Amino acid sequence: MNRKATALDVAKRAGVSRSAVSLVLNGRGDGNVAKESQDRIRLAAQELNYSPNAIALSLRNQRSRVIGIVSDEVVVSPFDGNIIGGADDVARSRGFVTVVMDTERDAARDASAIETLLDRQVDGLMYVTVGLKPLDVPHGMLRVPSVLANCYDSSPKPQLHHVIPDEITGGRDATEHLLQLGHRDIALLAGAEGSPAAPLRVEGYRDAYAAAGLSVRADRITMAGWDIDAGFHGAMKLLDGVSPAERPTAIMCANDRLAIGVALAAARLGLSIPADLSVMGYDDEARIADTMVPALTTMALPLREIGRAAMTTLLDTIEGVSGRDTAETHVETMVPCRLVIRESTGPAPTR
Amino acid sequence: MNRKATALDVAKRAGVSRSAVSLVLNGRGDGNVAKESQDRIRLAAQELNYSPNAIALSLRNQRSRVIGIVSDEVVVSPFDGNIIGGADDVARSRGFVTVVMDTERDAARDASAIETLLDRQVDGLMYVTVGLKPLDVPHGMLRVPSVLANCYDSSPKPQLHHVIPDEITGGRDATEHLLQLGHRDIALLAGAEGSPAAPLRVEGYRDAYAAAGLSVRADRITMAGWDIDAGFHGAMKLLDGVSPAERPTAIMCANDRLAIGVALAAARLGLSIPADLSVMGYDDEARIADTMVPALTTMALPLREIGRAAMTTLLDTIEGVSGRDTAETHVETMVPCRLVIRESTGPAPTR
DNA sequence: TTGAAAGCGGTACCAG
DNA sequence: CTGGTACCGCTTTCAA
Repeated sequence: MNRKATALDVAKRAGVSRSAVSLVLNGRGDGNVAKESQDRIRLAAQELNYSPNAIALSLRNQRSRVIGIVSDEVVVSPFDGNIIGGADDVARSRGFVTVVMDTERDAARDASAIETLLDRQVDGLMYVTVGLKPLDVPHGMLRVPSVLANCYDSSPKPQLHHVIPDEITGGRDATEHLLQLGHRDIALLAGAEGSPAAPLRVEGYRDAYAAAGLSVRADRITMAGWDIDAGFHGAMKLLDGVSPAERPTAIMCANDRLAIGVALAAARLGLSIPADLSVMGYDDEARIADTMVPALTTMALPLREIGRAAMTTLLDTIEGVSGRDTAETHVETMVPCRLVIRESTGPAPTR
Repeated sequence: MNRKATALDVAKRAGVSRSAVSLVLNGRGDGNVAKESQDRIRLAAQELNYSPNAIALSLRNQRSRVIGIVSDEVVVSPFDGNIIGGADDVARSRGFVTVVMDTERDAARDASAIETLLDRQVDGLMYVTVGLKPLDVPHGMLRVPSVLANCYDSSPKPQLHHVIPDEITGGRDATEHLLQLGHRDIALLAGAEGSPAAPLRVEGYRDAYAAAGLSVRADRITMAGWDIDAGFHGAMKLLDGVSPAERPTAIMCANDRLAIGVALAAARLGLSIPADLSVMGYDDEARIADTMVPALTTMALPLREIGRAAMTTLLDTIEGVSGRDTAETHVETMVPCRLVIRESTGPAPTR
C-alpha cells in the first residue's frame, strides 16, 4: 500500500524539473523539451508506473472529465439499467467516466447527491429515472451542463434538455401490428392510472384504431397496474366464462409482466397463445420477454439509445460542439420504440 | 453558474483570516478564536452558502470519505441492486458516500474503473457481482481497504474479506419447508451447470433429504438453467403425460423465473397450485415472486443484508474500529437466506 | 531549452 | 487569540 509516484518522483529520476514532466506527458514536449530529456522522462514515468493524480488535476483545471449520473432507483430496481449502460458507452468513448448515485426514490437525497457530485467537480450531470416521469429538477443541476433521461422537467418553464421514448408511436405501432394480423377486438391492459407512460400508450392505441377507421370499445381499456397479478386478473375478467365470440382476440399489455399474468390466465382457461389469443407485451424486458413461453412479442423500450442520446447531447454542450442554438431550441429528443415480433402474436382466429 | 464561495470569501466578509474560518467551521473554534469572530464567521458562511471544496479537501487530507463500488453488471442487469442499496445505507449513516461504476461484465474494464476510483482518492473499494461467483480480484483493490460482496477471491491465497449468502442452508431450509408439508417426492430444477450457487443449493437439498432419512432420486434433479422457458420445459418433462402417482408433488426451483415457467406448465396441464403441485422459488425477486399467481413461496436472498455487512466490515477496517485481528482471521461472512411463505406451497396431495 | 514560481481551495502549524 | 505560511500534486507562465 505504498504511495503512488508523483510528477516530482518522475522528474527526479529523469533528472529534470516537474514542469518538463508535465509538458512531455501532455504531448507538448516538442519544441519545449530536448528530445533526449523527453525519452528519459517517458522512461521514468513508465518505470514508476506514473499516472497523474486526478484530484490534483481537478483542483488545478477546475474540471474532472467525470459525469455524475443520479437516478431515482435504477440501480436498486430491476428496470432501465441499460439507460446508464448506453450513457456510459458514449462517455467512455469520448474520454469521460461516469459515476452513479442512486437515491432510492428519496427526493430528499437528490439534492445532497447532486451537491456531493458538484463538490467533486463533475463536468456534467444526468438524471435518470425508472419509467417515464415528470421530475422536480433539483436546483443544483442548473449549475453545470445537465440532461434528463427518461424524465422531463415538470416546471412551467423547463430548462433542461430531456430524452424520452416515443410512447405514443410505440402504442400505435404495437396496435397496428395486431390490426395487421386481422385482430379487430383488441383489449388493452393499460398500466396504472398515475403513470405518465400509460395514457400515452393508450393514446397510441386509439390513434391506430382511428387510422384504421375502427372505433374503440371503452370497456376494452383497463388501467390494470403493472404486475403479474394485475395481468392475470385483468385477463380473467376479459376471458373467463365468456364465449369465444365475445372474447377479444388479442390482449395488448402495457408491459411484459402483465403479459405473463395474461399467459397464466390463458393457460388456466385452456386457451392457446397465439392460436386462440394473441398477447403483446411492452418494454422487452431482458430475460422475461425473450424467455417466455411462447416467446413474447413486445414493443422494446430503446433504453440504450436513450442513454446514448442523452449523453451525446450532454457532452456536446460541455465540449461546445457545433452551435449552442441546437441545445437551446431543441429541448426534447424522442427516441422511437422498436417492435420485436416473437411467438405470442398470430393471425386473428376466424369465427 | 457563478463560482462557489471559498473560505477566503468567507474570511473577507467576516473580516478574519482563512485559518480562523477553517478552525471555526471545523468545530475547533473555542479556545482559538474569539466568540464574536466565531459568530461573524458562521454568519458569513451561511450567507455565502459556503461549503468546503471536496476536491481541495481530498488533496489536502489524502482521503475523500467516498467508497467506490464497482460491479460486473448490477446496474444494467435486473438483479441484486439491493446489495448496493444496503451498502449505501450504512455508508451514508457513517458519513461516507458511495459512487458506483458498472463494467458490464467486461473484465478489461475492471482494472480501469478501479484505477479511476483510486486516482480520485476513494477511501475504500467494494466489488459487487450479480449472482454468487468467484472473482479474479483486480490488482488495484489491494492498494486500499476492500471487500467483496456476493463474490469471493478465486486465487489460491485469498486476501479479501467477502460476504455471501448461505446457499447451502438456503437450499436445505427450502427443502425442509416442503418436507414438513408432507412432500416426499420433490423435484429440483437446479439452475445452470456453471454457476457456483447451483451446486450449493443442490447440496442443501440433499442435506435435507439425508436429515429426514430419505434418499434422493437422481433423476429428480435437473440442471435446467435460470429462465422461464427452462422452468417450463423442465416442468413439462416432469409432469406432462405422467400419472398422478408418478408425478413429483412439489417442484423446487433454483430461482423465481423458473417457477414462473413451472406455473405456466402446470396451468397448461390443468394442475392447480398448490392443491395438485407445490412450487417453490428462490431469490424472492421484487415484483415477481410477490405478484405471481398464486404468490410464490420462495427463499429470499438477503441482498440488503449482504450489502450492509460488507460495507460495515469495510468501514470498520478503514476507521480502525476494534481489533484488526477480526479482519485478519475472519475472511468470510455468510448471511442466511430467509424463507418467505406465500401461496404456492401447501400440503402434499394425498394419494 | 530549462527551472522557478504562482495558484487551484483547503488545513495545520507556528510565530507574534 | 490571531494571521502568515507551508504544503497536498499538478499545470502554466515567465525569466534566465
